[in-house]
Amino acid sequence: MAEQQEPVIWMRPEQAPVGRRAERSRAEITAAAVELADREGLEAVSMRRVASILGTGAASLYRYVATRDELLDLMTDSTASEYHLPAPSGDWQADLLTLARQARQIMRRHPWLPTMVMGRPTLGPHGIDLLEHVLDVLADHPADPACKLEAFALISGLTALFVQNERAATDTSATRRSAYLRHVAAAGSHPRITALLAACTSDGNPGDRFDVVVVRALTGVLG
Amino acid sequence: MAEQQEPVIWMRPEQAPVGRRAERSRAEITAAAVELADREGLEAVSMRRVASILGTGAASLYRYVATRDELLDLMTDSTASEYHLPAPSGDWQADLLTLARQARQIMRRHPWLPTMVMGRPTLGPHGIDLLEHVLDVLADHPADPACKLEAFALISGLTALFVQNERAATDTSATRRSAYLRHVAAAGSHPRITALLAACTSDGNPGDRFDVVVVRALTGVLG
DNA sequence: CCCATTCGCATACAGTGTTCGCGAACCATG
DNA sequence: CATGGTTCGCGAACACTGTATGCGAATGGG
Repeated sequence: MAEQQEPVIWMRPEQAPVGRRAERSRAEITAAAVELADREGLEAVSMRRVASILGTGAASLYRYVATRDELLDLMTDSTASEYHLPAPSGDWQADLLTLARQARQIMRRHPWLPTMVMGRPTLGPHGIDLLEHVLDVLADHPADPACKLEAFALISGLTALFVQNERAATDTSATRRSAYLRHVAAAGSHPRITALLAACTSDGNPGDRFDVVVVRALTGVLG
Repeated sequence: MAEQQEPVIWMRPEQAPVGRRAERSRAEITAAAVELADREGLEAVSMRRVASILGTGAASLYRYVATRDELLDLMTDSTASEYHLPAPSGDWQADLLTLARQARQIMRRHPWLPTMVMGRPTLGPHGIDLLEHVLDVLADHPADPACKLEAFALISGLTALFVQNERAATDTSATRRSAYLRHVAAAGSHPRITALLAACTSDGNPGDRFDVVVVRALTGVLG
């Protein structure tokens, strides 16, 4: 009778207590999907392709996952297990910066992660562990709980922004973008842009602003 | 013979100099797509639906746009025309904060914009005007040109993060999220989260941290 | 007037997420 | 050991999607 499936996948049991046993596990499916996304990008992760990698039929995946988006959630949360979470040192700024640096590394490993983190933020078991760690680091900090949550979201979000930005600069899209910028500069109606393009070609690139921006943004939310 | 279409839509002429005249304009198509996205979300913007709104066939849209993603680019850039760009006041922090506040308002008007800005940053004619204005505000600022570009990207990106966050808090997804959080808290293995949930229900929500975070992040990139 | 060129669009193709239904596998119970 | 109730695997189908192709209609310069 009463169906009422649990709305979040993490609250549903992975295996039913009775009936035929599942031949695969969520972790197995997630790993295949992550590997595929790492290799060919997020839009290559279709139910049929993931299924064929696992050697099963596409419809079988729906025994493990209610929808494709849930599979993506599994992928996102699985990357949160790649963090190394040392005990708090007492300097919360340093500890959170360490976390942000790790996030940057992880997102570089998984090019699809920034899109995921920004467009579909998810808290699974591993994300929960990460949140617990952040709260532990901020245990003695006298800020509203809501602000601490905001800080938690800001670390991954801001890092995702940075990684995406530095990837867009090395992309093939950068060529098109700069081509249009040069076109605009040549038109002459935007003097500041013209000047900026002239200055950019001569200068070397400046240092990495990641650490500074992250720390300052964090001190912004945490007061 | 030599085809070699311009890679960026903004560099292609909207109307061919010879031959039959187009019955619609890019602006007309863009407006229809934006209105549809405002009403039903980004994934409702399919070529067929936009075409049917305009009363044309789906394939006709490809005379105006090379691909769906280009249509999305048109939509994104069109929202950049909603900014009001007053002359620089001399206080660049105040001027950029004004811009960020406008971005926030615009992104609240168009719920699909944050996703777009973060996942597919685009610079069209209106975006160029915005960039020119930012560079004008920062004209006397002694920072690397690359840093100013980074600051420009940060304003929209960070604002998108904020808007998306505040929308996720009012969403139906918030119910599911907090349900899972309560589940974790009840399990007892994450004491910080348990404590945070207990504190959150009693407290009122704190003030809006948007202005502070934006300003501090900007001073982070601009030194 | 003619003709090169562009526009509108019906049709088709490959691919997508998801649902349905059925046979096979499993475990607890009789 | 047999019998149910339950779950699993999955072939087939449905409603979509973005996009390519080809052809008739419109257009304006020579």
